[in-house]
Amino acid sequence: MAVAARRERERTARREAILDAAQELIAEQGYHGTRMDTVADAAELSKGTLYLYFENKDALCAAVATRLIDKLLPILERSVENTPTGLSACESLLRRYCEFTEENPHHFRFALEWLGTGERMDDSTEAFQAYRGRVGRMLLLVVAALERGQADGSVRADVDPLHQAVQLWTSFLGVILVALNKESIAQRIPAPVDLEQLVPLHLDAMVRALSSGETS
Amino acid sequence: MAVAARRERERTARREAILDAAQELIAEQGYHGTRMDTVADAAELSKGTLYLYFENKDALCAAVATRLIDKLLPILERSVENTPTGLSACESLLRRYCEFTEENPHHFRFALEWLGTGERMDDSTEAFQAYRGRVGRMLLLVVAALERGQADGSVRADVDPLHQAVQLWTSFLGVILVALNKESIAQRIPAPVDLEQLVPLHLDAMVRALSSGETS
DNA sequence: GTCAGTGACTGACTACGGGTCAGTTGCGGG
DNA sequence: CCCGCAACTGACCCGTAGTCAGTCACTGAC
Repeated sequence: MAVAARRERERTARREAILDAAQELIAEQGYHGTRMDTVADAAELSKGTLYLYFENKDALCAAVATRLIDKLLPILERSVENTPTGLSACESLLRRYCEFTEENPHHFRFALEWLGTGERMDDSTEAFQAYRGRVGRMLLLVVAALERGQADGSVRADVDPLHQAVQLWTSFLGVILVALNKESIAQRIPAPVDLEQLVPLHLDAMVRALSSGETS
Repeated sequence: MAVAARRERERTARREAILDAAQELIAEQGYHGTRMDTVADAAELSKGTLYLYFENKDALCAAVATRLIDKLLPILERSVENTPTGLSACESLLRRYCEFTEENPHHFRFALEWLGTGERMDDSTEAFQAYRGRVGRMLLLVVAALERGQADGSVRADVDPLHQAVQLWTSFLGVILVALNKESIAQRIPAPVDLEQLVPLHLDAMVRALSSGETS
């Protein structure tokens, strides 16, 4: 049946169209600012139809996030090529990740919300399984960089690569969060702070903490 | 007018009673799980009355958070006394803060939500002004510890205390967030991770990054 | 003693947004 | 030509934050 194949194609095309509409709206108005009615309008569908393609709003957003990470992963993979040491590879990964979050702040906020409030987000859906897998792959890139660093002597030998990778990753979460809201947060601090420096400062601190001290 | 004075006392007492009810419910069910109707029930008032004492739900929660921080601040201040060096004072502050968030996880989640999503939380209320002030005071404790560390030689001389304090503080946000959700997050990582280690690991990394290298 | 004024309080109501489902449409195969 | 099926629709439901016209109890002036 050629019909079934065409139907299948049309179905995935429609799914992509919904994701396009949702992605644009989320980029403009954020996760919470985005209404399912608005997504439906933008995709020229009725709200009910959205729920034929995605279990709920969270699943739709997870699918958007997954698509975005799929663009990021090859960038990260490429960024570790041609790095002189494992430590610099690690630094490069984290720097690229920060750049990505600056370009896609709402995606990052979504990820954070998922982490922070597992209770109230329904992450049992298939869309979230896919998302988790991507996050795991990003983490493993950092683990690999740390292992390489230990092999070439640029990273302290006494750290456990996996646990240190988790520490690295999570420590960036808060830093990025604040950097994304620098305008409003700067006003809330009782002293003049240049939050533009925050990410580089943290990156520097982490490199110091990981470095074996040897100049390769 | 003695009447006015009594009215004033009764008003603040009622306000405290509402805060007591809200605090308990938030501790049990979290910020989002807590309903204004439920708070009203627990305080033996009608919902409308809550809005005579607090502008909105966010303001009520900010007031709860402020009361909690007011308990934390003296603990932090005491914790730096009798520390041998500025660096260890700094470490002590951060450790106490982590302990506090473990005892009051929902308070921390609320703070994070406020930071992360300034847009959708109404933080123009008086309750938030007070909250901001407290957060600022906590930050200044870290700044002071870093300055002390530079004076006694335990902290690198080339860091700017204020900016480094912000970096320290924010780097802990993500780490604590993940540590608070360790059970559910551990399952999402494609490798066996002991998230119990996360906070100590991060603390260790930060101390390494700040240390002047001198053993005092 | 009475009664108008005042502040505290009430709860039915609105607004809004996520999610549902009975019904419609239109294509394809028999 | 018509049946079946999949895609789609939009009116509807429900939970929850926030509102407001009305009630009640106390106070202090006369």
